[in-house]
Amino acid sequence: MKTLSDRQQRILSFIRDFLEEKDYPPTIRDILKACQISSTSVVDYNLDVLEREGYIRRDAEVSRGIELQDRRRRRERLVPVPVIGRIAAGEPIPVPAPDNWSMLAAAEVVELSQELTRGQEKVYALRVKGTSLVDALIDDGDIVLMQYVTAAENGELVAVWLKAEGEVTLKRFYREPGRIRLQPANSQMQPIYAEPANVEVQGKVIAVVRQLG
Amino acid sequence: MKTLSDRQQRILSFIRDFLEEKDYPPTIRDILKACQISSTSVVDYNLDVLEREGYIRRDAEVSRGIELQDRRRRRERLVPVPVIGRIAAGEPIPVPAPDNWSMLAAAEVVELSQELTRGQEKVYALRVKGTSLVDALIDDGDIVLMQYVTAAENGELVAVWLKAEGEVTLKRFYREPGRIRLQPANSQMQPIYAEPANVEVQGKVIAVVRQLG
DNA sequence: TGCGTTATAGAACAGGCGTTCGAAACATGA
DNA sequence: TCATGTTTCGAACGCCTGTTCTATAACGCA
Repeated sequence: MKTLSDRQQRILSFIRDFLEEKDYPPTIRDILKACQISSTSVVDYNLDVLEREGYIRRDAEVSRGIELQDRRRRRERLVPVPVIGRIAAGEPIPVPAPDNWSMLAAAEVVELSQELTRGQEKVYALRVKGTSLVDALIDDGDIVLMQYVTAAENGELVAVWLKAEGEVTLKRFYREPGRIRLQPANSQMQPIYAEPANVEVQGKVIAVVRQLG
Repeated sequence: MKTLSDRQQRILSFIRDFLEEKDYPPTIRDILKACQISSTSVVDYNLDVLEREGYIRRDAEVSRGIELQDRRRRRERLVPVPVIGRIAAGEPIPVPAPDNWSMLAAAEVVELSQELTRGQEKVYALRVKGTSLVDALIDDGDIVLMQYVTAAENGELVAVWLKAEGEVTLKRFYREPGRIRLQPANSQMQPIYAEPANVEVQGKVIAVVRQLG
């Protein structure tokens, strides 16, 4: 990647500013005026250089057919995550049905990088209420990122739906002979034992986010 | 906000898909072909409706002058945060100089919503090494979001630079008569006492992010 | 039935816009 | 100094593109 000329850098940053303001790319003549160039062919020439050097991508014969490469890369790393409610001991989670996943209406949406969600699909978020998870280093008010799964490995922190009781809690999951042990992360609380038929896994915790004052 | 007609919804989602793929808006005739409309005036008509209803914004007499409103809102809520290194007891943090903030080259960048960073400027991130912060509910491997500040309130979790020792640690900050107490979050560790002249605050923790296996 | 509103359609206009070509200025290096 | 490649310039071509005008239904409402 060669070093850009002064004029090329000005063009590049103008395109960036233009996109920031308008959300669509400038025309060649927009660039011409902004960078005080006297001919469209000069702009065309320098845009070709910028494309050859990998800074932009051009679509031939298309008005405003300019795309910033780093902008595209950044956009592709982002995932919108719906925050769909709160969780606390004894309160049900309104877990979305897995079918209408894309169109769910969440009051809050957090955009996170794919590094955080590990590129997983079916990710949602819950706000934790109470200190029942302090031993899992999860505090009151934390946001837990959940992935929708229906099966869990031993020791994983999962949201489980207890059918008979009609409630959902966040516990560590252990499959034992003839029963399932749901271990609270808080050591002062007792484990819950449940029959396998009564337990429905609704998701596992894949990340924790906390904001401090 | 009235309910959109079938055709208007198709137009809206086509614009969205087009932007997703190309990163610049479609022309009226692009929409015409994609939505099987037989006249440009019909597209124009429906775009006007979409603008009146607040879904898009149009720039008059400008090719591809269409902007999705939610796209703009989303973009403005995002902030790129550089992950600039690791922190552990006895290791220095490479805190960036506050002057060349915008142009720093970080190995890793996390994009976060402004809700997370609280819209603050000068935010960076550190990866935590070791369990010295377990009592602050911060685990080994967690990412702490830091805001660059040079002064701290009592009790805040801050990164401090000990000039004489030439090292940086993450501790709770307490100003005491004639000295500063740096309290480890881990209760098994002893506090450090330092002279005020020897202490330089380099940032405070504003959020914690953890990924689980 | 008549009337205003909404939605669709076709066509044409005028300026927008990317492209191309010839020429010249400029820098680089043998 | 000459040759070569880079960069700039002005102008013109021709398709692209938003706009506008007129016409035609479809629909609700009185």
